[in-house]
Amino acid sequence: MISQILSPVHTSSRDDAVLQALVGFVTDEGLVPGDRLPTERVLAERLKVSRTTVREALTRWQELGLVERRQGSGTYLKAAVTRNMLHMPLTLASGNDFNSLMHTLEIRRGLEAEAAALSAARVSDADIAMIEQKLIRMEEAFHERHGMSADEDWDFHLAVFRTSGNPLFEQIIAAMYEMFHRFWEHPLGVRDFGHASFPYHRTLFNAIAARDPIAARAEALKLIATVEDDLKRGAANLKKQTQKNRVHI
Amino acid sequence: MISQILSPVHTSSRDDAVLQALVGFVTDEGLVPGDRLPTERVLAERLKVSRTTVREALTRWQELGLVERRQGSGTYLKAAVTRNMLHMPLTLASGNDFNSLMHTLEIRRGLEAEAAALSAARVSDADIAMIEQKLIRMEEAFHERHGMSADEDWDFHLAVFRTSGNPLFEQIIAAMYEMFHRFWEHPLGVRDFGHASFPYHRTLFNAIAARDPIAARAEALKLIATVEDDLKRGAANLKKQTQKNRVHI
DNA sequence: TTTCTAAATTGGTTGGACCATTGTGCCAAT
DNA sequence: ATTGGCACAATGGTCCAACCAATTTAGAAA
Repeated sequence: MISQILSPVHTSSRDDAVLQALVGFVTDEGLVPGDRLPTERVLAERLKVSRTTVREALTRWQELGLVERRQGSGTYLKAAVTRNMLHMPLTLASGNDFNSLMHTLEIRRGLEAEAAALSAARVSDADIAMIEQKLIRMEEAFHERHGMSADEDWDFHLAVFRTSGNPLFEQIIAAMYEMFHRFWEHPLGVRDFGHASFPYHRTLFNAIAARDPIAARAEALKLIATVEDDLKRGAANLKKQTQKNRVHI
Repeated sequence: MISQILSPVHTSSRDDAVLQALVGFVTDEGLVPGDRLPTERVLAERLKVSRTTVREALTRWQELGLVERRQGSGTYLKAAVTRNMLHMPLTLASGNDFNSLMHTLEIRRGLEAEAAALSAARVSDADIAMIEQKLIRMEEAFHERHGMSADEDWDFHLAVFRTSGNPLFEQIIAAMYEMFHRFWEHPLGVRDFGHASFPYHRTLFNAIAARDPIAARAEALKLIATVEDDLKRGAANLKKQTQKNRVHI
């Protein structure tokens, strides 16, 4: 079961070395998410370090969501593990207040504009057809439901990111998007949130289809600006309500 | 020194409870980034848990970048800690090839431009003085060593990000920066990497000090452009060397 | 006052023990 | 033969008591 791959660690920062050895083990053994890792006690023995050190290393992986521990059962791989992984822990103060949501939008403004410009510079004809298909589905959903549909909207944006040729955009913006939407059924009480952004989806597509990076960046910025306006409107509403209810405090 | 705020934990998942108690301690005590936390041994005694459990909890905070441990010295707060923090650790697969480094620069281009613009719109007079101090130290290091000094350079950029009013910039760009520097002693064999970016640090500062967001964005873009040029130059060098050495393969 | 050195402090690691939860397989009852 | 329950083994979680290694501090020496 345990091959000879696990060799004693030697260098500094024991638990770093343990993680490095674990990466080697996981990749060489071809483990995939869901598979079980060796026991803590086994790892400790194989790596010639104490169980405490192994536990510290696994705790770090657990915090990064790479691994899940179940008492009495074992430790299970939760995500793909490769060498040269880059860890980027994002911490936001209290995800649902106005400032935090605004912060995610500021990140999106910088990244979506850049992604749109890169996409316009790099799309293939097939990419353009694919993006237009997503756009049409979004527009259909909009007219059926008389409002923005989060899923179709996200599919469209995702298509743009993926044609940017840089996978980092998708992963980072996806995290921002999730933070933003985790708390938005009706974020800050604003109904038909994102309604104003609708027309800019087509203008953005047109700029990309025309392979015009400058125009694409401009349209992406306009789109984000409408979302920011919605958010500010929501914050104003919230403030008004708070003032109205102040007597209860 | 240690007030009565730390009370014994009781409920399930000990280290979760420890972290919760620590949040209370940090907020009640008004600790800010840079401040030192109580000793592990003290925390263990106050919280009525073993030092092992305290260490496991601190390890998790460390992995999230909230805390930094220095052997022989202590554990220091590295970021603002509040109740209701939202953590979203991202792990990205990355390589040390030309494309991966270029990808990090594309992210930095979008974010550094945005951060510079926001900083120019929001800096206080004290912030400006602080940034200028970092700039001067960087320039001194440059002239002493006849080349860019990574640490002082990073300090300057960090100061800009922190005055943007959005902590996410620092968190994301720090990850990009780490990935970029993980492989760059002399990245791709290019000596005096970043040399060309030197003058744009002062022009960027001037734009921020003038509170001119548009100019700040432009200068930040110029700065990144020089780094991209260096990287492309390095890739060309590498290709040439590979061709020259092809006979050995 | 400055500089060097020894001791105290603090995080890092170890080994061993025990607890709590889960999984497994045997055995008995049906 | 099937099912249900139970005892036991395996595994992660916690604790303790040391000792190691890096750092800081305080005091001695110059």
